[in-house]
Amino acid sequence: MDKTGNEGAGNGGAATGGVTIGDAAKASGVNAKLIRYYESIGLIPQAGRTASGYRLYSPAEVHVLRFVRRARGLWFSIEQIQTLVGLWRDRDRSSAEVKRVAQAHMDELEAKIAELTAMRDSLRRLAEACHGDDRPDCPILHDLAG
Amino acid sequence: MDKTGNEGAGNGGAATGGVTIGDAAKASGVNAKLIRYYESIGLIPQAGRTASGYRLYSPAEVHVLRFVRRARGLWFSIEQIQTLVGLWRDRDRSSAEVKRVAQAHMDELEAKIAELTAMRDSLRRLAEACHGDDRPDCPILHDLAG
DNA sequence: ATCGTGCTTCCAGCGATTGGAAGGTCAAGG
DNA sequence: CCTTGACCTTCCAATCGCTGGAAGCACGAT
Repeated sequence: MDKTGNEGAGNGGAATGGVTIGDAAKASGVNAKLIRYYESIGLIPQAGRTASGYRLYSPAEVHVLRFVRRARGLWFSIEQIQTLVGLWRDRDRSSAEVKRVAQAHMDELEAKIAELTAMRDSLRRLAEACHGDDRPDCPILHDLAG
Repeated sequence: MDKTGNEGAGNGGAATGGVTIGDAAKASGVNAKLIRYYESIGLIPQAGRTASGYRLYSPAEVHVLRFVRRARGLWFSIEQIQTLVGLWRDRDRSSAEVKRVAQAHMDELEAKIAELTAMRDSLRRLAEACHGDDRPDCPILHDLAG
């Protein structure tokens, strides 16, 4: 409870060049369990280990985690993030490729927005027609029943 | 291949008052596998059976399936549909209850639309700033990297 | 009798997490 | 030294709404 914040249960941090998963989680905003999951599916490379098996994360690796978290926040799929991380790592790659991934994702978002909006609109029309009182008849059900 | 369309592999249909699951699927638009799944989770009641164990569906039951399908098409959750089906069956229930479910669902849709729109907008801003050519620097990656 | 289709059950997986159990490890306090 | 408690490890299961496959009956037609 009285942790000072920068070094958890680990082996000392800077000397071996990494923090434990808990600290990496705090620093990146990605849950420790999720970090292990990301490693298991190959989104991030396998972390180094201490002699006793604890995972260790360098500042660069924490940075990648933060990157992943932001991309997830923008609803990129894991697959898309995998591509983006690759592009990010490889600074020599062209920005055209990045833009293409972003554009594809935007198209997906756009489609989903349109779909949801259509749903909301038809539902709104039905709800407006539904008097919403004690009477049992309701156009919402009527419409769903076809 | 030369099926006439109204009676499949079943036992004759109208005599026992029901069609088999395949025909119910065709008539309702709900996949046979999905119908069984819906039964297994209790969304629809257990279907009657022939002597040999085939499920049989009355027109009314097919109607329920169609109802479910439409509601799913509006992205209602299974739980919400369960409520709606109950309300639909029970004609004496007030329309206020239906309207409440619909409103709750619309609120969910609205929230998701807002979220997706925000994502799309920030992504669009980034993409516009990305020159998208051979040069490696790209504000999209820059922003994700934080 | 045999073919082809449809039906049955069960089991497993998708994507992206989240949760828990069972056990090892660490630093600190008594 | 030994306990405490926070942390770490792995593995397995659940979520939600399906979808797929495998193995085995049932049916109608040839």
